[in-house]
Amino acid sequence: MEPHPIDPAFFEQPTLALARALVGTFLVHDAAEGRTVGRIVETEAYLGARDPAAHSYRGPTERNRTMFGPPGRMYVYFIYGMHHCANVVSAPEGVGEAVLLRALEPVEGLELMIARRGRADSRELCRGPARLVRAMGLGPADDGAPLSGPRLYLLPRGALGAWPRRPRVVCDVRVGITRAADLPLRFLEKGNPHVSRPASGTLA
DNA sequence: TGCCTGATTGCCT
DNA sequence: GGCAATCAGGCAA
Repeated sequence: MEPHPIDPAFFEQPTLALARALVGTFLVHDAAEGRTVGRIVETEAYLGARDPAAHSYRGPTERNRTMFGPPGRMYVYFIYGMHHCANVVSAPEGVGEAVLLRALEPVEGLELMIARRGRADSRELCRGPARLVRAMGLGPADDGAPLSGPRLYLLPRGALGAWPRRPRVVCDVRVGITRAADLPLRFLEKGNPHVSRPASGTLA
């Protein structure tokens, strides 16, 4: 039988709680070319006006307006002149907070992911925020898309039986930023080989 | 208007 | 481990 998508109220919890709760859930994308599913194993919280590293730190702009919209939507942005990264928007409308998806464990549609990425190593398929966007067939057109839609949605922890309903989630510093780089806002599944970088070990 | 930097990746040494 | 690719947003002039 078909697993049920996550309840939309899931996205209404505070950003830090959401960043942790997203680890172990499944991202599903039914594209024209086929279906891909990835289990979220690494996230980062971006705390808006409280967080100098967040795109929304200085208020709404054309680029970041999705971050200030209602929670549960996808915020996709363009970076380094060539890459796109995907976030789950959190916090009420008007508050610019979001959770960056940093790594997935490939679950379904591996062949399609390999074709999109041009690489066959399953460990590398979704290891990194820009890589997972490509593997899942996402892009700028998905900016603002609800994550409870018919073709793009999440399945809750435990929806697919092969993975634990209560994953061991640890906390660490964020990756690739220069401002507020010491804040423990990265969440990852302990010991999972698909994360972009293992935990430093000094935080729990 | 011009310069610099960035929530990255992949290729080269 | 180092660095180029490649461009839009942000800030200085």
